[in-house]
Amino acid sequence: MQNRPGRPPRITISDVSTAAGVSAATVSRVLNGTAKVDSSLVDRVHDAVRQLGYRPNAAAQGLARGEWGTIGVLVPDLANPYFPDILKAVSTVARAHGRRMMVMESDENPAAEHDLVEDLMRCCDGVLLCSPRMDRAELVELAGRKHPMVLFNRVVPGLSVPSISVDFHGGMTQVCGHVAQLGHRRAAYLSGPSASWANAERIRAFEGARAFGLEVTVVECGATSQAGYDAASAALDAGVTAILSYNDLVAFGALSRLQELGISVPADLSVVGFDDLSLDRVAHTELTTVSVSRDNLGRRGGEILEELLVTGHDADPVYLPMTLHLRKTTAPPPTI
Amino acid sequence: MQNRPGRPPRITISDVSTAAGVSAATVSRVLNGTAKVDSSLVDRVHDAVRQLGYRPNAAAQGLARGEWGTIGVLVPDLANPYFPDILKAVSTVARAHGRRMMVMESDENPAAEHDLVEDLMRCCDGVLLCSPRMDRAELVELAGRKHPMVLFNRVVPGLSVPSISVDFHGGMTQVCGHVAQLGHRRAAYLSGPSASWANAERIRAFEGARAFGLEVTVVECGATSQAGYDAASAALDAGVTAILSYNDLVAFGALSRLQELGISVPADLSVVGFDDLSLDRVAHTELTTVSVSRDNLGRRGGEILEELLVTGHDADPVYLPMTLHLRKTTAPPPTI
DNA sequence: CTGTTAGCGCGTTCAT
DNA sequence: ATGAACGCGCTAACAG
Repeated sequence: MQNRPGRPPRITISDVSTAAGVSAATVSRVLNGTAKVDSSLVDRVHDAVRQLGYRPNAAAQGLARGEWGTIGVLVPDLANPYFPDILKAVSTVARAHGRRMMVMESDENPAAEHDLVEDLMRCCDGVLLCSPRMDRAELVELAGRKHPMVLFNRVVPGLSVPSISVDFHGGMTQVCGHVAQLGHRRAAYLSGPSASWANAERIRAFEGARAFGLEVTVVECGATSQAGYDAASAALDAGVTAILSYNDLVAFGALSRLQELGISVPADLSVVGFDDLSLDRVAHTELTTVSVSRDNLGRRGGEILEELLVTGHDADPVYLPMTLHLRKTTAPPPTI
Repeated sequence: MQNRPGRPPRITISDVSTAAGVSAATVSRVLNGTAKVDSSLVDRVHDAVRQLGYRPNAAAQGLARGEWGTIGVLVPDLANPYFPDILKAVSTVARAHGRRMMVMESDENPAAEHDLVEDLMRCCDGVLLCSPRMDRAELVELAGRKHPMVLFNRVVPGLSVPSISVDFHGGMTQVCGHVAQLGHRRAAYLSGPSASWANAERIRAFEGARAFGLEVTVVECGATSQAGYDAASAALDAGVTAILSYNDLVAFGALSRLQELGISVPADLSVVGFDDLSLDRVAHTELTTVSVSRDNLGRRGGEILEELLVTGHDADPVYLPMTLHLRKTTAPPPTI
């Protein structure tokens, strides 16, 4: 942008126009294909562009066009293994539509989210809010700004904002059904981040699980394998025959602890994961879990946002069903 | 930006100025603290801002200031577990300096990198190139644009661009030393992405390893646990007593295969990882590996870029030493 | 088909 | 201390 000492002078569109002996408008037209231009001029422009190494200034373009060519993504934690696949998919979709991707993280601090989203709105055409932890009121307030926005893995009843979410409730219900069918009556749930809607949805499934004759005790845990490791014995204390987990990481952590305790899985105890983080090769343990393709999830999220940006039309809320993967960490409870 | 149908009218600085009964210049001064303003006017401005819900347009600010307030990061693969920690650290540093973070990925396609970097330069104050796969010539060409740029995990001899890299060569040398000292004479290396400088540096260490009396055979593999699993038997065919890996994922994948083959580690065979991806809790296997804090690495990378942006001064190249973690997958070779 | 003109929204002189 | 005027770099509407 403006010339700063020690940096090469910015080459602008007018530099190109004078070098090519045409008007700036013509340069713009050639570069954007906005209108037909005499081929001789086209060549001269291209030559000038090449020789000067001209690149249009994105801020100026944005200002003039009223579009930044950028989407913003907010995630609670960049280090959470759930999001890389999502970001990758969103990035791919964005790029396919000529858009860049700005990324921000709240570091699991709900209070930080509002300002971050506000900032994203100042510099992005649309915003994708992944698993936002902020409360409903804040979300409603942000939605009220009418800035293109898509909710990802967070459903807010009564808020008409395009959204895409995994059916966590249904997924956990499948898990409960599976475990109950095996004959388990009491299970523990290693709970994830307290502000997480996704976690709340999983927990909500336990009400319905009573109908299967399964009683689930919620144990505070977290989202990492270390948390799962640490919380495993507390879960055991609840006197259960099965452990359900917030995610696969937690489950593997718990498995690690159980092994140390000499408890054999699934003979003595059943363990179920969540999300299918594809760590089986690493853990060489085939974990029973439930999942949905994160690639597909991220891609569709990006597409919904893109559609919103282009047509201005809110796509219908998407609710993706999870698939149960029966593997080798669940079995009937030990017969006493 | 410009009003588009179906969206609320953009509130600009002049809306605020008329509402507050002051000039736009005053609003700007109040918001940026650029100059002293009468406190009564300050209040009126703040009130107007709040009531109108005014947010400065980032593109306009960028254009006027000659700064975007944004840094760009390019990574080869967003799904590679090495980068989340890096991105998180870089994002934190950027935010601490009031900058946003734009992220792009080349999807391990070296040919795509050049255009992506060019695009980043059009909209970012500075660029961080993580493990770029492009060839030296392209890198030199990009550096020639004098756009603030930092190289991360890629050293280009003769190119004076600020850089921060892990001493992969030294790390692998430590690995070789450790293995040789245990008495191993022949090892296999499960090789990573061919275009990766980081991989090349690891391989380069094998020349020096001959001095320890260790002969290392390079086996094509990849960067995932699946690749490690698949390549494990090929490594075995080389008739070795130890397997060295491109990263921990590969090592765990290989371990998984070895277990299937009934080969016990470290009694029959030693296995060494790389990077310490902290998967031990998941794999409940204490992998001998070598590493450097990715958090620190990312943070310093961000700081080097920040310093470059602020002072314009190239920081000296940083070369971070790796630390060897002796755990439980290495032991002397079996006595015949 | 092409050049001229007028903004896009903001920061920053320069006068006052 | 404050306002008016100009420019950042580019696109779009308007003439010709």
